[in-house]
Amino acid sequence: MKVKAQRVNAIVQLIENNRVGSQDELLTLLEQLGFKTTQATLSRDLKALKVAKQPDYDGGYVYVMPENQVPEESELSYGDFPLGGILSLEFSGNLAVIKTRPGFANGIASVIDSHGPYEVLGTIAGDDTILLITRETVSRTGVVSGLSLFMPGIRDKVVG
Amino acid sequence: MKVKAQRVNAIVQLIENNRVGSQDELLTLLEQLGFKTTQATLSRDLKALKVAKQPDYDGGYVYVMPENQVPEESELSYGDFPLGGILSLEFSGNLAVIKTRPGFANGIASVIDSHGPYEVLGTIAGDDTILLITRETVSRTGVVSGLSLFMPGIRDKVVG
DNA sequence: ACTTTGCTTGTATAATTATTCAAGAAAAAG
DNA sequence: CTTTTTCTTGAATAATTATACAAGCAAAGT
Repeated sequence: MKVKAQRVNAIVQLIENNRVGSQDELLTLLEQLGFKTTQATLSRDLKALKVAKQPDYDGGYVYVMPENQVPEESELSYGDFPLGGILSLEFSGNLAVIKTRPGFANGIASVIDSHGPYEVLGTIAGDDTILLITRETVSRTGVVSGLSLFMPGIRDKVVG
Repeated sequence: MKVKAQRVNAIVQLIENNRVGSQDELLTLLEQLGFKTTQATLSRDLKALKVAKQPDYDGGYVYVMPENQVPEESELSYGDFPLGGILSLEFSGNLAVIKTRPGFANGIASVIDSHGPYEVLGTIAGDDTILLITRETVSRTGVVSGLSLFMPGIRDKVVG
């Protein structure tokens, strides 16, 4: 019976590509792909896959694959944009701290400055840290969206 | 109320050092440390801390801290810590400013970075000033406590 | 003083997730 | 082929976790 294998495969894809926040949500997504099952089975599948449920930065929850728990070095892309230099993005109040690889902070900060996204008032860069002052009226998801316009993949760097 | 800050600190320690598998379990551990609270509060604390619940190898579940930790060179001994370079530590909102003697800022900031205390999101250093961005959920005394773990005497530098 | 505002918390409950139980299906053994 | 064992699953339920609500409290303003 390879139904299970296919379903498990689909679950992995769905969790990696969408922001799945509950098992019922996952259940619906699977139905749209033609898998019909129950929440009980999903609970078992998720346990077998070691998928963790983590609080999201926007106030909800997300299921995350175990290897996504640790920022993956393998996906460093030094192509268009030196996103590989970015290790994490974390918020505190109306500030955001971007951790970079040593020496990257100034370069990345100047890229942000040159694009001047509305949500960002300004940046200050050290050697491996960028401090980002956000506009008072914008949300955190708004800031991330603004950055992602020219920093594709930045969402994956958001911590917590 | 610094009860919350202390409790949150304790939660972090407990989760990092023990194999906590449920909120009730955590509740018991906290009671043994003298904290009396309820499951509801723990749920909120864990959400704020972005602690994830992950299936464990042994068939159970564990709570895990978000993995934004720096590799552990934290065992380095800074026995002769250049505390003399520090002139003052002062808070403003969720920021702290450390004034140092000229030229000391970068060195001291990198020491803080290498220890990566939980309470501190990141630092940016100039020549004689370090800006320290603190985590939203921690108190000022919590920050000072976190720093004093490897910067004995820092308390004496706190202004106000 | 008195409000007001915002934060923290507990109770009770809702929502979600895990597991028990039984049953059906496939593989393995006889 | 028949029996036995192992897997997988759904339904029901247990267990766990999240949240609505209200109360308590402190800081800040009037």
